Amino acid sequence: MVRDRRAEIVRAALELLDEKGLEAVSLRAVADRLGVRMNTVSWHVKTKAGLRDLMADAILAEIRLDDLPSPGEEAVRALLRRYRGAMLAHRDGGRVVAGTFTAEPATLRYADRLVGALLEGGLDERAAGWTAWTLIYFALGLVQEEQGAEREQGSLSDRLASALDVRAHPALVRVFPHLTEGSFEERFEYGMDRVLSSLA
Amino acid sequence: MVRDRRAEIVRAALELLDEKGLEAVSLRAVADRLGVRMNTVSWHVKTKAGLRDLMADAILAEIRLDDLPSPGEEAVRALLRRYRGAMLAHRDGGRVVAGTFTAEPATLRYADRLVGALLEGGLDERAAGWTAWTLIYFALGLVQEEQGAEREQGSLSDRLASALDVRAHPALVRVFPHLTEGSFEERFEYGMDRVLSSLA
DNA sequence: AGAGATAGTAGGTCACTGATCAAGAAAGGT
DNA sequence: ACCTTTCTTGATCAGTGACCTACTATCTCT
Repeated sequence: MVRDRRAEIVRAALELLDEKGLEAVSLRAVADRLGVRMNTVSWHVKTKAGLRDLMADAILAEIRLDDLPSPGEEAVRALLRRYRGAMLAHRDGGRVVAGTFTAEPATLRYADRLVGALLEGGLDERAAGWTAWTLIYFALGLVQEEQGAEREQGSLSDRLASALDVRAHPALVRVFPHLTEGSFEERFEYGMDRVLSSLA
Repeated sequence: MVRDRRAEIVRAALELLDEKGLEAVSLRAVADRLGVRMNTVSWHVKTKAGLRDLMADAILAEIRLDDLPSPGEEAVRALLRRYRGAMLAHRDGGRVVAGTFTAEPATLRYADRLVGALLEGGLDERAAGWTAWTLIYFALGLVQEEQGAEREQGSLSDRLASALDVRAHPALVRVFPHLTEGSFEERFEYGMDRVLSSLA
């Protein structure tokens, strides 16, 4: 069974990801974890980029698409929260999903639901499509910042704190206190509001 | 002069980037271009990630910060257009800038102006900070999609076209015609509108 | 002027990466 | 039983970034 083996490889890759981070996910490391040679992994996923696509799709496949609230806009919000949650559930999940928008099944299924909810909210096709990707890019960026803050020393706010100069960056200094690490969820809701507020 | 040499290295790296893309920018390749050994490059930029940070900062340093329109919101729009333009001016510019939000001078200077324009537009500190990064993440994502479409075969819409199924993805199929490659600038303006429309 | 610290460059090595070619083993269909 | 397709392995390749060491300028201080 091709698909079984491939799924097994992706699962092993995700375990590795959660344990040691994205840099530790090499074809050899995945092979070792399965007690197999690298070429076997290579054969199934064809290329390293292919493995990353499959990993991203697997992460998105964990998103539940049922039990969505009924008004279109609320469904959109719920879908985006689950999107963020799925990425946060895996170490470096944001980086894995970002950049690799792939035509894999789970990715397409999710995107279809998101766009569908926007259409249901009364947007026309063009607005629904463009809004969907606006929201997705925002979510991807914010999650990556959040996970970048966790990983290694020196979160965004840490680095800012030591480099900011009141004379050179007066505005940044004023805003800085609101970019703390604890406010990601609030910022996420805020961003969604900004994009969606002019919907109906 | 340490800074001169370092700047020279970054300049060479950017030339390499424009000619052959991000993957071709290795410490060795940069060294070769300067007729020097890799260790020399390593010594100046300390690490590969350090070089990428400097490259990102150099790209952002090309953004002009003067001649901004006067009402706060229009200044924000202009700044974002220039942000996008600076990244588009370099092959894989989006990928270089993304992920590496660094505390380098040009990055900080730009962020300060953007936040400043939002404050000037009447937002309080919290809203200005959160809105600024909402806009930045959106711009980063869209530029990366645009440049990903250029690079290699298989743009987002191409891959979508071959994988979409009308029964499985009815909403995506409806929206698909509006995700063509020619509409990035429009989509960019649209996204900005969505975020900024509820400003004043 | 001389001694010594520091900045800069180079040599050489290291472990590791992903890709590739060729050759087997296993499984299935006819 | 044979042959084709699927799967696995061996071996090799060019390339990567990090590191330690050593050499050479250049500048500083007395």
